[in-house]
Amino acid sequence: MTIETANYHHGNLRLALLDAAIDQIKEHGVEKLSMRGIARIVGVSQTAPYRHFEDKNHLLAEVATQAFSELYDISIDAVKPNESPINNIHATGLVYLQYAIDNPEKYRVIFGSRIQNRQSYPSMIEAGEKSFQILIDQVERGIEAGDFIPGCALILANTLWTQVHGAASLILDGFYIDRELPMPFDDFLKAQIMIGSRALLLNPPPISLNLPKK
Amino acid sequence: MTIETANYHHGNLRLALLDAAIDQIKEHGVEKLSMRGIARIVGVSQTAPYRHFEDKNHLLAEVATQAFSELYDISIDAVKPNESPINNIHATGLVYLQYAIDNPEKYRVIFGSRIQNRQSYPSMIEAGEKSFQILIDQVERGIEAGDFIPGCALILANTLWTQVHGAASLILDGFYIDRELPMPFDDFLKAQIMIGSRALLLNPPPISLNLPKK
DNA sequence: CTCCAATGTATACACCGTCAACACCAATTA
DNA sequence: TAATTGGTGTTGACGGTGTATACATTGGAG
Repeated sequence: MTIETANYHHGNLRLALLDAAIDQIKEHGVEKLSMRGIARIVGVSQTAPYRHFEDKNHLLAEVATQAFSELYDISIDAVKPNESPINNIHATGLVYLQYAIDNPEKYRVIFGSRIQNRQSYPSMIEAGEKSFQILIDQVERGIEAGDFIPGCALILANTLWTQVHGAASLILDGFYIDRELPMPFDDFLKAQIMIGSRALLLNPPPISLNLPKK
Repeated sequence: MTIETANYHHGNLRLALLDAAIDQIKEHGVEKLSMRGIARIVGVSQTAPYRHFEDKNHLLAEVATQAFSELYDISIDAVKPNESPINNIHATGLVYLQYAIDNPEKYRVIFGSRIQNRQSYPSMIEAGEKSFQILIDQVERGIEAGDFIPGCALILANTLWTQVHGAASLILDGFYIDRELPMPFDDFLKAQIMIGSRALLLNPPPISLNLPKK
């Protein structure tokens, strides 16, 4: 975002700290991230980070903003203008889940309760809204085409979001680690998205889950 | 669970600590819970809690187990044997969301990433599975009655769980605080549950969301 | 060239989780 | 009954944390 070129004493300590923070989060999780730790890694004094981030919360908000924007990038890539809304919704759902699975710790920064006072980071909120808007757009297309329940795209888009976010959370929190699934994990993800998105359809096609004994 | 009557030096310090912990969590959130803090409240030395809980994680797991069991109690109360599966599902969904809204910090203990190594607390896992089983039972009834998609109750029940858990998470994390909703919040919750559960129905009734201008 | 504001440092405070060594005491055993 | 034992609580310590405050440095604007 704000790319400030080589600076005073260190040469963009701000960016270096952010990178170190993301590194630590990826490697050891948000819980283990410490201001002193990233200062140590970058090789500055323990209070130097406070010249660039008001406090730990502000730093995390910045990380979250960045992650939101990654989520936006992969979501927008999954949407094809000539594809049907429901197919686009399936595709975004899948890449969204895959992002969460591939970047569990970043996803936790975004949605976990580590960050307090969300509403005081408008650029973070905005980055999130941008992703949500992708869903709304596709839902509106589906409504206009007469495929989806008419009336309120925001409510429907929200249903989709809660589904996919709920799935991501439960996966990351390990709720499927020991549970026996009746199909390979990837198929399970697809099935969840297929079934969940049926909720929007005015006349969903009859489907059945007759599973081969794994 | 293990009610050990008046004891040695303190007289059931274990329970007192657990109560203090839940109190603190309710009041100030999981993030602010500290072992030393609850020891101070109960009036014992800072290391006394370690005679009863191996570490903070074990204490939190115990709190989570308790919360899971509360969640079970209210869910089972919402299910009426003579009611249709879909209505029972609506009812459990609503009380589940209400529990999360009324006990945000406890809900966060259950599902947040504060607790590590979930799989090493089998009684906690079991308490969670018990609640999930309520959903599975209702879904099975719906499948048998020919109302729901046939094939695999576990997958369908899971869809419901992710929906309702996703909604709870987003609500607790404040994602609806500033967003303009097209209806009162309670109606919004009901609508989410109504729409989401349509996903299970073989032939969902046509509905429309023609909203009065709030 | 001087000075200022931005940047980095040293020090300190008040917390935290948890370990090790010790003190107490109710209940079992000799 | 007396000795012992194991569960319980305390003291003190170690190494960690976030962050406030006061000070030092320095690059670039005047």
